[in-house]
Amino acid sequence: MKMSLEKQLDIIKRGTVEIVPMDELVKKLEKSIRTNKPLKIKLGLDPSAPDIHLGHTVVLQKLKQFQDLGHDVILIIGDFTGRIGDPTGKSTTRKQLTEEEINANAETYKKQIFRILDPNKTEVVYNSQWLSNFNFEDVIRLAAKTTVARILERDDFKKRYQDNQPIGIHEFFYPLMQGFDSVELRADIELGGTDQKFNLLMGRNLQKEYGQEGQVALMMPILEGLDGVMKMSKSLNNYIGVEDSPKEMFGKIMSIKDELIKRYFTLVTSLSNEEIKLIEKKIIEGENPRNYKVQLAKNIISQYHSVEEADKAEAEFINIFSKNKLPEDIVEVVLKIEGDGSFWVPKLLQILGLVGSSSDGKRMLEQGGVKVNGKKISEANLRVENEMVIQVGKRKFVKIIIN
RNA sequence: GGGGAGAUUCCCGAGAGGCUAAAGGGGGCAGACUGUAAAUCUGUUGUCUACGACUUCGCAGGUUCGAAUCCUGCUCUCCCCA
Repeated sequence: MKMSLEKQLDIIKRGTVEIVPMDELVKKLEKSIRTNKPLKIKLGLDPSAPDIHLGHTVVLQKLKQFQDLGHDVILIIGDFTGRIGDPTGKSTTRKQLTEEEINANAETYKKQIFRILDPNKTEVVYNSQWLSNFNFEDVIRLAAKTTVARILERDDFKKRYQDNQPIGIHEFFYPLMQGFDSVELRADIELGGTDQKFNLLMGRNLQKEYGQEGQVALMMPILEGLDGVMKMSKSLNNYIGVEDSPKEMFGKIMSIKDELIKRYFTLVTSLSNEEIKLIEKKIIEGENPRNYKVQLAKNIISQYHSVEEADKAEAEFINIFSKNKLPEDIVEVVLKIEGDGSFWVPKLLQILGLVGSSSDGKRMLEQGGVKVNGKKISEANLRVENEMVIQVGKRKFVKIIIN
């Protein structure tokens, strides 16, 4: 099932930001076809983020395409690097993880990744397998392969250096370690986000230093999170996790900015370029972008859950937000009653977990954000009844069950 | 080793003895509106047994009727020189 060079290139190029160097990719593919040997495609994973979100899937989808083309996919769990702290994309030093944390995260990772990749065609390795055997001399020799000036070319380091932010020496080793992974695996291609460019090229350089053919660096765009500005990440809480419930996914996708619709279709769905262009055209012509967000949401939910779940999530969303009805599965909280069952509302909201503090509850009440059985209330005291539904804002509900 | 600068609320960043729970922005939350949890506008954004009280400006002490603001020591960060 070897595809022609042109077809392979077509698939590989889709959605990428940059492939360096392009001509070497072509050569590698030609050779692969000629010798009938698959290419080794490498992706490094940072085990500090325990949950995969749509941002990660951009690269994973690409990996899947390589897999479908018959190439060998190797995932490297950066368990060793994770203990050092990856400075990528952050302007502060990341904390170092313990071995237990890393192992637990890695397991979660694998489980989630195989929602996209074929587990039978994926090799998973840990970079501690070779990096932990390094002695100090090895480290020095590796470090001697680059210079401080080169390392400081990296945007993130450059910026931190200019802003008088601390940079630990150990952080300099991150690109070196990641690069050495490529040497160890003799990778042909390494994938990564555009923020990984420096690291990917470091791998290429190191491979050459060690007398190997340099890998090709393939960069995918970084997906913006729900706010449309910052990159999607768990720590910024602007992410859509692949393990989010259908309901959550639907809501979150409906809340992305209109301008992001095209980008999401391109990067996290498998719609063809033509279909996406059509959507873009329709929106410009005045069709309600909302409709396409619905389509996007259903597409994504179908991918990670099922078509039925997607329909259900849509129906529920319409019920709650368009028709102001209550969701089907409201959390029930059992409440003990003393006296006549009268509560000071701010405190009640806090007990029910609807707000973080009673002060917060007081604010909600004052701002008209509290509803009881669908009706807005403003009184500070409330006598609770069995099966009473308390709502704060548009999406937080609790049903009270009296014990 | 020497010399400078700095640490403020979720984040950035003002404040330089009482008017400071601390400007402004970001983010968050709520309300209005709508096409949706978009955009826009408005409000709000330490806690509590709540018109009052308590805790918060790196940490620990001190001066003062009164300290984020002044003093002492400590921790951490950055820059320059060696």
